[in-house]
Amino acid sequence: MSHKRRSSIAAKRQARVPVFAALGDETRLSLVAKLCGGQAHSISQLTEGSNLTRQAITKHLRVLESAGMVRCVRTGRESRFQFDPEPIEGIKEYLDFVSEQWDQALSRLKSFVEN
Amino acid sequence: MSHKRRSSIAAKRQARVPVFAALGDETRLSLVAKLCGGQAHSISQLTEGSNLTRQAITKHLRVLESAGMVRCVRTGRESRFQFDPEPIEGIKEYLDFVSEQWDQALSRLKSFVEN
DNA sequence: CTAATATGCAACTCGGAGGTTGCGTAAAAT
DNA sequence: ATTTTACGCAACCTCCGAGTTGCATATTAG
Repeated sequence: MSHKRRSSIAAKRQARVPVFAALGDETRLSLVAKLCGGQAHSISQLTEGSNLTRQAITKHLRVLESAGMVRCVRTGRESRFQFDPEPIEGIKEYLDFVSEQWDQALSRLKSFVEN
Repeated sequence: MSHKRRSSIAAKRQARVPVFAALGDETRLSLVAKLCGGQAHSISQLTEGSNLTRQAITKHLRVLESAGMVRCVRTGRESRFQFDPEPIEGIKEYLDFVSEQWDQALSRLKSFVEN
């Protein structure tokens, strides 16, 4: 049982890796910052202001899409990307787990010193 | 003022990038999982169980150290690494900002639909 | 003192990430 | 109908990240 829970946590951890990796890039992080405002944007709109090529932005968007953080809907001649909050909620959950582990460790240390 | 706040957010975002990048790797994520338990570990201890070389683990630890997520204290012939929660708190703050933006967008959409 | 342990440093390989350019195509504008 | 706009696809380049190996050094054990 304990073993089963351990591997489940490991599996969850593995699932978080692409999300963290997707956020580990300045360009993609700013794309997320724009898209989380709620409005969907086309590739051209997202390229505007960035000193990168449209193709570069497209690749970054595909990375975000693979991580599930963004969805693409093609309408007419333009494909608009919209934010999806689920993966970020997932990694927040994981980070809370890490923080909790750390806090419990501090508590154990404190009670050890006091006794 | 609004411009000042914008650039401040951009600066904060840039500071978070190395932390996200550090977490965007399965090996490093499992190292964090071990170290956040509170106990400091030597490089050999952290290598044990991993099918990687000690040097590989060392490099990963240096990446985590550069991101400020871990600190190295050399004692005798071994260098022990201990967890530092500050950067993770930082990115949690950033992710909360993103979620808040998204929630506000949903609220605006909802009130728009209702009226 | 000698052997074993724990680590650091440097060179090297290899694959993939980030980025560009060129070209082809569908859709919208004029 | 023609031009412009918004894309997608593919080839290519460059550089860095991940990992290994080999060797040198300091510390601890016997």
